[in-house]
Amino acid sequence: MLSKKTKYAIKALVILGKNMDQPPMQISRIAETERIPKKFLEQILLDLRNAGFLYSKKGAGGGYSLNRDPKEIFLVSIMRITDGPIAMVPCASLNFYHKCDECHQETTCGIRDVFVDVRDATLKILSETSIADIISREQSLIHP
Amino acid sequence: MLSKKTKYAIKALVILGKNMDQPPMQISRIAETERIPKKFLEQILLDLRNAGFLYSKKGAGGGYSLNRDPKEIFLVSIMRITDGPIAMVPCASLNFYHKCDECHQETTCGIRDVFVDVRDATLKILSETSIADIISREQSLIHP
DNA sequence: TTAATAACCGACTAAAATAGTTTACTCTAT
DNA sequence: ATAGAGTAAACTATTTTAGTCGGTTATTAA
Repeated sequence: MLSKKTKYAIKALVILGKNMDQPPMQISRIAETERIPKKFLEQILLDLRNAGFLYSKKGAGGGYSLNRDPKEIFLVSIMRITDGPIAMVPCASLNFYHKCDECHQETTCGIRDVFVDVRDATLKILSETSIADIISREQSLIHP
Repeated sequence: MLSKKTKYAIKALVILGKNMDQPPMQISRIAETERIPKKFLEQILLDLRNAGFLYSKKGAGGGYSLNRDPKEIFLVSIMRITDGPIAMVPCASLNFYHKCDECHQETTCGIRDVFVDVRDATLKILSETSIADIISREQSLIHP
């Protein structure tokens, strides 16, 4: 399951993606708009900022804005920051690999073999879908 | 992430799939072979039995065996018993649908839209892969 | 230069999910 | 009868998730 953290992250990035040419937006405003607990959102935005996705400015008139083109922010990158691995088993993870506790013979494990395929299928979609795509999908759903 | 429960379930079914023409195998034997805590495995096998995948027999000489062809037991069915939904968001689940807490406009949600695609890609693999496939994949990995 | 605004940061807490364990019971073969 | 083996519910411990709390630092405007 996708964590709330990840959902909140995507929602915040979508809002900021729609705010590209305006002055930075405050955490409190994003939190109100999407009904996200403010202090929790602070943590999340900070993680995204430290990962280089967001620009932030302190003080009056400060806030957050995207640090790059929404077309270049892909779901896979966000999820790796907020949830960690994409694969459903650690031994099939590209960026967060580690051995499964239970596993004795990793190289000949049929479960791993299948879940490498699942990972690849998931990864294909998540690494092709950007914040800009989410925004345009929502437009298409509103005006079919 | 795949739960240990699901991994144990698959491993147990694989063992029983290799034991098709022999007398039923005891929980304790499966537990020892795969180093699964016995009492935990009991719960899991019971769930699989109640779902119709296993035949069980009590008393001396009793144990478990598969109730159907390993070619007809698919990962998707096992996972739905042990872990529940396949989709990463409840609103995209076919068998365990419910609304996301956070979501206000489900029909126009871009996140849902993407994760329906992810679900379909995952589902395709998991509903095509059987216990027999896992066994033959392991054979191929051992003898390339 | 002080007050207000808003992000930054670390530590703490509550609730839920996961991974078991305990205890007792039921059925079956010998 | 009794020993072997599955059935069942309830309980417990650990880990993860989803927050909260209290304060600090940087920036702007009065």
